[in-house]
Amino acid sequence: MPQQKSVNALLASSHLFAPLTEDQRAALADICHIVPRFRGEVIFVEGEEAAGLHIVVKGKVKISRIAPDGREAVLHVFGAGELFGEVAVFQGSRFPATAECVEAGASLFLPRREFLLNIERDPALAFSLLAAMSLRLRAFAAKVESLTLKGIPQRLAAYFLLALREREAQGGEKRGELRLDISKALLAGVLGTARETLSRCLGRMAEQGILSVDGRKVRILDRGFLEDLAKGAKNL
Amino acid sequence: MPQQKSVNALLASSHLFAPLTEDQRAALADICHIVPRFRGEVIFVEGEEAAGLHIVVKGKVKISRIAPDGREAVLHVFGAGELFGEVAVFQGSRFPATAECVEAGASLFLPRREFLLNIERDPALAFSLLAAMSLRLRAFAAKVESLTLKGIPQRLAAYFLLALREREAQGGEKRGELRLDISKALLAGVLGTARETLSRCLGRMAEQGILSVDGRKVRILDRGFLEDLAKGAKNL
DNA sequence: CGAGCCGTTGATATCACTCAAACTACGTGG
DNA sequence: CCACGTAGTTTGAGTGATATCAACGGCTCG
Repeated sequence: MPQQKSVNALLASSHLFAPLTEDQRAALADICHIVPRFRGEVIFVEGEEAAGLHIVVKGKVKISRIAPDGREAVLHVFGAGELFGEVAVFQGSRFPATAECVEAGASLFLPRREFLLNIERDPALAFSLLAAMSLRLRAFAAKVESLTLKGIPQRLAAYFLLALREREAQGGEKRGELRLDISKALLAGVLGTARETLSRCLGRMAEQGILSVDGRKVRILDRGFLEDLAKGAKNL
Repeated sequence: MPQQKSVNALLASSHLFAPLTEDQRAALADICHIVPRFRGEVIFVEGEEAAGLHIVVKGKVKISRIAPDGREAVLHVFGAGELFGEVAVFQGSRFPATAECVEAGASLFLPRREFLLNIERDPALAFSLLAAMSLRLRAFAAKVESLTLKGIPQRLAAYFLLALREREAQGGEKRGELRLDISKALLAGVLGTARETLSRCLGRMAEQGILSVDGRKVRILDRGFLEDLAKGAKNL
């Protein structure tokens, strides 16, 4: 299998499997396939029987729940290195949500049975998964909190601040400059609101000199204000 | 240790540890303490360093996040057999939320280090935990969905239907009759709304003959209507 | 008996959703 | 080169659900 070597490298680059030994990763690489994904592709739908779990290699995947009337609640947007569809592997066997590719790329697929065998053999893998799911639970807790007691401007401010901190940690972009990695429509979904509301909110922020927007480029002009907003100390 | 035998029995009654062997449970029982809890007691607060995890033995525990202005978002309410505070054991070491006893009882405490050793030794325990956390993630997904795209009456209807199904599964109460196991104030918190709104919503439902309320006793008169409501097919 | 928690009801204001429409940028194919 | 469709975005206007403030009565527990 000529591609297995690169799969092994992909696994190593995901912090999920970084703590494993070379041999352990090789064992995983043996059981997984790489699948190209195009934009708009539905990877699985809520209620479907789960054959295994997935890891994003490149591109972005949206996880959401869709109501009978068509409106959707975005649960996550995952990028390279993140796993999804794992819940059904450990509990219930059916996916609790729908996964759709929103930016073309590729993903790895790990079949359920073989993956479970690997966990059984290897406590380090189990710990990695427990940590990954704990992180997911933290993210959900934050999301429920913000949906329950924060308004849209506050959620948006929190989103920008988080994005800024991430960029700074990776020494990325210029100071105060920020490139959105998802469309505004999707961002609205992530914040749990409608496109129109997000648009208006950005408009008001620009009006007040907190930031300026040009397409996907956002320049933060008054970070302190954003921080006060996120805390609830100020309002628009 | 005279109480260890009963601790072992408690562990066995929690479905988390039911799949373990007697010996495996005995190993856990050796490392854990039982702690009485009184109503209103704060078990841990958000941001606190986590020394281990907890399991409800009796009573109820509310897990919530509290904003600087004092308003709170209820994440869960746990009853006997459920574990909490586990996230910090596997990731980050600090609690992501606050735990408060809302109904007097008792809980088990398992110290972090010893618990991790048990997982390492024992794949079945790891699987139990992965399943438990998967279940938690499912619950969160449902919560985010309902907060994002459902109104209060719909959330309330969904809550009643879920409670009814649980009671029926355990062959409990009379047909259509339901005893709330938490106060209405707390229920409002669980639904992500204010006490007043819940009160009004119940009032309207009673007005329309969907149900009748007497203290904590709720009699469901028109289950079909509730189901339509939860689906979004009808409205109040 | 007083304090605190719980529950209800009323009045008010506002935030955000919905519907509707137009505008940009982009590529395609005629 | 231009008409066309599509995706993304913005703006406007109206509306409704829900939070908030305020006041009250009942209950339990110390």
